[in-house]
Amino acid sequence: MALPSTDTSRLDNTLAVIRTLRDQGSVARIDLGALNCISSATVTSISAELLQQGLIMERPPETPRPTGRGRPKTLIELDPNAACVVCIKLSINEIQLVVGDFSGQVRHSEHHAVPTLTLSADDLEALLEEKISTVCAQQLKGFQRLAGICLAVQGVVSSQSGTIIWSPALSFRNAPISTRLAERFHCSVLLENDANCIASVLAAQPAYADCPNLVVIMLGYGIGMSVLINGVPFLGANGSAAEFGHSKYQPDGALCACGRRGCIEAYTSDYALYRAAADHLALPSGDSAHPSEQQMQALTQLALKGDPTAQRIYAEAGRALGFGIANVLALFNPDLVLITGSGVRGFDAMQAAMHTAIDDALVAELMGTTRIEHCAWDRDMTCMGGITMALNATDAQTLLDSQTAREA
Amino acid sequence: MALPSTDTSRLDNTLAVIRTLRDQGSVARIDLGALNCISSATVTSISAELLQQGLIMERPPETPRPTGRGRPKTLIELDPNAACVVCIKLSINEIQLVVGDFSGQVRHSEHHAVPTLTLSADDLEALLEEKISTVCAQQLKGFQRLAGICLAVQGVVSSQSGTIIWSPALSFRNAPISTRLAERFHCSVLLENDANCIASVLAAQPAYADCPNLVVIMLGYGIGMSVLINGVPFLGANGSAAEFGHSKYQPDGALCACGRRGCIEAYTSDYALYRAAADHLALPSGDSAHPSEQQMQALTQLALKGDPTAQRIYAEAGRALGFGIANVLALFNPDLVLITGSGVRGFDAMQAAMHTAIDDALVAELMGTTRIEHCAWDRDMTCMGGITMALNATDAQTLLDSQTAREA
DNA sequence: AATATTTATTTTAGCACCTAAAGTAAATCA
DNA sequence: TGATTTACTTTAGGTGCTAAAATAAATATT
Repeated sequence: MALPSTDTSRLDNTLAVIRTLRDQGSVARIDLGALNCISSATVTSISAELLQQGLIMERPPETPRPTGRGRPKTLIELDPNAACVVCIKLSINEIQLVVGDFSGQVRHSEHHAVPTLTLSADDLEALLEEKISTVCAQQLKGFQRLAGICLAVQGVVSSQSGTIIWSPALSFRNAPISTRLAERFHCSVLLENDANCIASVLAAQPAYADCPNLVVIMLGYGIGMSVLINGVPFLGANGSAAEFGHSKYQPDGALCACGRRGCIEAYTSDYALYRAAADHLALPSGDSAHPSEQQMQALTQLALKGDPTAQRIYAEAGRALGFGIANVLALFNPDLVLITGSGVRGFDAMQAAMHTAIDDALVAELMGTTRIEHCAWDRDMTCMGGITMALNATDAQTLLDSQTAREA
Repeated sequence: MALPSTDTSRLDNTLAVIRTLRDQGSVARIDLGALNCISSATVTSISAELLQQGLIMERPPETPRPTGRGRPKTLIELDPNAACVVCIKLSINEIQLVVGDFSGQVRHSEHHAVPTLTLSADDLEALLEEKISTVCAQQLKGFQRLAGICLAVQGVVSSQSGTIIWSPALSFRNAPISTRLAERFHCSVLLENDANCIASVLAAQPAYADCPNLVVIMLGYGIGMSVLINGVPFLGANGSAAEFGHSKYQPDGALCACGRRGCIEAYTSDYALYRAAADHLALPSGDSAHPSEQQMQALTQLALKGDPTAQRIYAEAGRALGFGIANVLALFNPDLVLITGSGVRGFDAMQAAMHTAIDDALVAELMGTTRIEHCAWDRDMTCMGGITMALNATDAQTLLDSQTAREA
């Protein structure tokens, strides 16, 4: 009921052209037509408008001419300076700011140590305003406008209402944050779960192009997950879907940071591994409730070098992870489960137990054809995903703005 | 990439009109416009075509005139005889055949006892062909054509490839069934999981209209589930999503019919309850691995009347169900979880333990605003859903057929 | 009873957008 | 130099929508 009826084909086609250009760099009109199933006549018309609006440019022909007969292709590409977006990743005691241009390239990146757990909602608000203002003042010189901001947050967020519902990096809850930033910077503000940003980046990689239903599990201080269904992040009713870390391994099992018992996170996260190990093993001193990368690497090394206690701890973590993944397979039946995050450093020590657990839990029919893989972790991936998501979210508005700007 | 561009607005709008008429019965042109966000001029044009094609009729004005000034509305409605569909529900040792008309009304229903577990794939094929032929010969008199067939099967099916991957009612696996039926009856064949059919019916009820993300759990001999995301059944990569019954409660727990241990089904299904009770309680004799409705009612009565052993068994079942639901909440975050199926007969004996388990498992933030409810069970619901789904799936084809028929 | 008012449907006029086909441009090949 | 090939642009025509005007069919008012 209540389907829209206004013909949106021109807008759809224009957005498809912009997205193809962002994906592929420079593309000829005829290929844009083929890739998006529109006639080249329409591409001519769309690209003429976009040129007018200053959103795309014709690329000067290559000096070493491309081989082949016939009139050479005229490649068009996005004007990187047409707009820019900022992505802020909020993690425990650190924020990262990244500036991306209209073509999706990262132009600038900076990290700041911030005691996030001691901030109030207003403090956070003020801090973000200040950091964004500063980075804009320094970096936005050539850009026509700031099109959007993406806030990538660990934890439960409601993109729809722009509210941080709960984050392990913050000690407050239910903070509406998007609206005020949007008013302050006159642009749209996208609030995203960090795992969704990473999943979007991974899904765009050619290696995973054949996996429209993709589950990404992020191991680290906590355990995150993102579920892509037909390539789009699945959010649930109020944004707290895909809370894999707090799905159950053992009723009445180990204590989790959430306050309940038996969550996967209480076995497989950094803090759980370190907690289980700290009493039995000689490990670097430090805050054992928030182990540092160095502390975790020391523990991982023990397991990989054959220490039986460390191996037992990682095997139990792998078993918990495996049973958790079995539930994900039974409930989501994805094409691929991809395990990443800083915690993959210890994946080799968990892998065998994980696979045993999955096989113990599920018959072949329910495993289906799902592949289970892991991939190396890159701390910049979150913001790269955030940049792309922010651009995709703002393209329609950018288009509208540059139309009215030309008319005036 | 590769988005379609051909303008499908006329088809979309026509289908929206047909679906509104099926939902609401008789509707005036002006209301069809309002409900589907199209102008009444367009509705006039669409309804003129449909009238031509014999798919709709104008309803003669009511004898007691509707109140109010102005020109009275001319109601239009689907011609019930324009087409019909058949839905076959396949359960353990029983099949049900239902004939539905173009307006979605059930015209005929019949049940047959069939030893499903002894059938080969070819036997099943032959049986279905015979039953469908017979029912068509008897029931299809006034109908213009058989538009489609829906096969509602318990277990894992791939709608896309039309293959029954695995069903507790059958002893064979991986049987492609849709294609041969489609060739035999010259119509499209929809293969669906039975829980999806039921969920579609429930989702259409006004009481659940505000729950686009709906999880339906079916308790019975086995345990089924359907997940509706924005009102459409979620299927996963190859149709085996939403296998809630085989998600885990206890690693290394009770033995399940699937051959693995610790599945929810191994605690909460009819066979699991009866198995746990048979050794300790005086219950009607019979096949205790496939308890009858009468056997189950006897057991349920014991629990509801206060027998401590029966109560303990139902409490453990409720606890397993609760932990399973907790995982569903963490992973899907639906608006509503609706528990139904023949097994709701014992729900009162499970309910308290179930809620305790959910509260033990999840903090409030992850519970979110999800409601958990149960509803009475109606064995005809599956086929009603199948009829609706088959009609929705075939409307576009029906439209095309009656267009070419008129032209010739 | 005649006229005004209200509401529903149909007709008309015009717009937005697409495509196929024809026309033009810019290269290589012979 | 002209034929061929390929890319892009222009033209002509179609689909399908909407707003507004026209028409239809009822009730309300005087």
